[in-house]
Amino acid sequence: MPGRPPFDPFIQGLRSVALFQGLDEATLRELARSARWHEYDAGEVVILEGEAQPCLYYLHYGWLKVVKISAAGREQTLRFLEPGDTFNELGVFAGRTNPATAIALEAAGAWLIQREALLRLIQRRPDFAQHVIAKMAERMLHLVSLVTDLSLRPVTGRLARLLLEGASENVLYRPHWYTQSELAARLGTVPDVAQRALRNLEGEGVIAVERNQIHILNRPALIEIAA
Amino acid sequence: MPGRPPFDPFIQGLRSVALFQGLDEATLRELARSARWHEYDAGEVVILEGEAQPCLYYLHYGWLKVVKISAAGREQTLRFLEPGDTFNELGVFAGRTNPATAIALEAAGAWLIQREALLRLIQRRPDFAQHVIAKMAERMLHLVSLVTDLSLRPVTGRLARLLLEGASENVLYRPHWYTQSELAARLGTVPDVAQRALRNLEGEGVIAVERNQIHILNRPALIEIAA
DNA sequence: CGCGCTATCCGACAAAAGTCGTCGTCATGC
DNA sequence: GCATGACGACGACTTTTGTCGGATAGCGCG
Repeated sequence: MPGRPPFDPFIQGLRSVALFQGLDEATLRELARSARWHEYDAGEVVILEGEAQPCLYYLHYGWLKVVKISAAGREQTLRFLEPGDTFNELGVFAGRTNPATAIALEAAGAWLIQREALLRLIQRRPDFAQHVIAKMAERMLHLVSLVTDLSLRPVTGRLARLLLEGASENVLYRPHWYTQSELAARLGTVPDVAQRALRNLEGEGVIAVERNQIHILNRPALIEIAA
Repeated sequence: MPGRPPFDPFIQGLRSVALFQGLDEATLRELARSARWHEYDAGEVVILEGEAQPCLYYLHYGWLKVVKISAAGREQTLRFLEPGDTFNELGVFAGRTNPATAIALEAAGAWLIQREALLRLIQRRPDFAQHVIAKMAERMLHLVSLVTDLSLRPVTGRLARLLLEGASENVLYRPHWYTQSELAARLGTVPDVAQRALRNLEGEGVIAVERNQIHILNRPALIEIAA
């Protein structure tokens, strides 16, 4: 597991984040100075639902998932976080407790940027506020599409959409942690049903399921199913 | 159907909207001056999904629903809008096309506030930007809870939550337009199933269904079912 | 007052989603 | 190389959700 990375790459990283576009070097340095470094083991809880965390997380390495967990123990994944993503905007900019739990899917490291520095930025830089708003808008669009999926599409249709969205070059790579359970949680169902959906698509020759990847064989058919 | 209301009540109304709290009289007047008035019949489409509408809507009278419609014709209601609500924040502040369709449930009238005036406000007033962010945060929380409901709760559980949330004094009033179809669309299911859920709860003596209202008879039991 | 419309209601059926038990297999660590 | 534990596969079953046909009742409108 890597230790705390040096500052400069961190600042370079910040620059590439949509949220911080257009900010000058000095401002970025100031943000970076206020940040603390934290690492997590696979499976570790990063933020617990209901917690009031006053930091913006900038994920430096590793993957996380953001989930809701029901009393019965079922999980609904809201989104995955990859290196370079930020999260906990709600806690920082709106002063809300986090509505979901974030869990490390593998060993991960993140910078925690202090709330005060960011709020000052909103006060001083209207264009930064605009970026924050744009970011939240993006997140809302995603949530709306998730709602539509869950409500109006059968499991197989959701799977088809996930494949179309997640695949590059007609292949969806599945990292170590991307088990059928995780897939099911993303689709809003249970592992067994997710597997059935996979076999259905495979049986119709639309996809080919291998160990660590899923191939799209017939994209038009998949689009048809996703519609 | 009322005609265009005079300005002053409009400005008073704006003052009471969370979004515009703390703005001085002159600024509100400026906003109001840029606004156009529009009326809609029951059933009329106010905003169509995918449309790029550059106005913020301030609903003055009447109720609207915000819905997604599937290819198969099924509807999922994202939220209801009552007088005093604003909508299309996404179109105005993030420059996105609206992700859902808004339809008038009854005759309605709204002020359309020009985008430019609002964007200027964001540039000039950091605290206004904060309010916008807070508003969107609220919306996101609602969407997250909707996702959780759809994914992790059975229809009866969702109905129980809806009743608990919507009832005042243990009574949920149902206006003319609040048919079982609308209830079903809100719950993310079809009218028949919504009705079954109602009868289930009624059969267990938890609620009493009357013509225009639903009474909560046993709140603890309802909370139990909603859990 | 009667007509027709729409919402509601109901029972039976079909399909989708979820559950359970079991067994094979693969990666990992010892 | 072997034991172990987690993941994946599969079939049978239950529950929930969705569909269909048709009966009934309230409401607005002429």
